Amino acid sequence: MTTAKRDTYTPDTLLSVAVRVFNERGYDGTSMEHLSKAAGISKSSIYHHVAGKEELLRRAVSRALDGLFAVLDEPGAARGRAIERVEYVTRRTVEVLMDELPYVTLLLRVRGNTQTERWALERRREFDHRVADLLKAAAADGDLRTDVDIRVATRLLFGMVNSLVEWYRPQPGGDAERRQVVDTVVHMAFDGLRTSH
Amino acid sequence: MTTAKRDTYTPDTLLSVAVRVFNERGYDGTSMEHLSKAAGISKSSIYHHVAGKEELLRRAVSRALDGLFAVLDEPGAARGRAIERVEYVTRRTVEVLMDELPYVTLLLRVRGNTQTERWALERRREFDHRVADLLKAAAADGDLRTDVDIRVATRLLFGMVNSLVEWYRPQPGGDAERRQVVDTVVHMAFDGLRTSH
DNA sequence: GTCTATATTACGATAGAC
DNA sequence: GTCTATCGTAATATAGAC
Repeated sequence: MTTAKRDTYTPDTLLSVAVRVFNERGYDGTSMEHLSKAAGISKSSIYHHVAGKEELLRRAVSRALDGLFAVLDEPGAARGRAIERVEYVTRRTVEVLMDELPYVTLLLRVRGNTQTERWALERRREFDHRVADLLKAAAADGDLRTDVDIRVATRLLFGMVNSLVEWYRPQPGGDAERRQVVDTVVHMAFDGLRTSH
Repeated sequence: MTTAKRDTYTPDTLLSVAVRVFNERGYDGTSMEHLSKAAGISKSSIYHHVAGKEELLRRAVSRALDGLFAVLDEPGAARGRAIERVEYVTRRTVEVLMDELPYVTLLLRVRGNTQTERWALERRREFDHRVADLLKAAAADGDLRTDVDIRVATRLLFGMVNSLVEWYRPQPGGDAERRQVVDTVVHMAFDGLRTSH
């Protein structure tokens, strides 16, 4: 269709290389020299494709945020009982994390040192807030335990889901493993680790 | 007893300032200039107290690791049924996270760019491995659900616990809140979010 | 589109005075 | 114990040739 060969870089193909290095070394720990070595072109060539290091970060976290917010607009997030919507969003968020793993990983590690980073943090808070509202609705329906603080539980649910970026690595043809990880997250979050009694 | 006044710095008091800045800006995003501004002394004065930036990191992650490993040597981690030992270690780990919050926060964000960081990552893996063994024993006792992968569950348990550093902030005199957070973590991990059925 | 060469600034660390 | 001044290096980014 467009370009099948990959002899030269586009902003997007360069981005995939940069994000990998950012995740290995941290954004601040990555120099343009590191990127140029990883991409196999000179530092100045990188500036032909993108305006600089921060644009690479902006493109990466935008992609991650777009994927996450799209989940909230899916029918499953808007229909049915609140507890079912929470479960749906949890499941789909895990899937987006897996599909866009390096981009979401970078998003979750942003500190707030630059304008781009602060914007990313703000949008993340917005996403978190919308999921927290869903959990509140489920609690109001009486579908969540009453002996846990709902704000704390929301944080822990996010913490558990987001921790995937620290250890999940997609396997070629590992569709079964992938499904199992999604199931385990949802199961553990809503039913716990302990044997049912 | 020793020094009640705090007009001059010791390595430890300087460390507490440095760790705060490291956690705000990230270790790589923090310059000696940032540290000197935050401490209210010049860059060169910092070198009177510590050998350099990396020594501050080493002292900080050492403190965090010492606290975490000490939990594994407590009687509650060695006695009783495996599921009870897992629950005990989970509870105590959360408490150490809270007690040594800035130090553990820094530990959990280490990337591996320097020798010190790689050493910290290795010791973290060692701690994770020892808790994973406890979970395996609990599974062998039949005290964990059989429909979740035990390796995945271990990772998720860690992810949930470690996520505390991203949002928990100790309140002055907030002992009740603190206890509640510990309880919620243990409750959610082992019994889940959903209303008991 | 990629390169070499370089401008400019920021960084970690040291020297030496007080 | 703290300071000012500075060294050497590495950082982001640009200029201009091919």
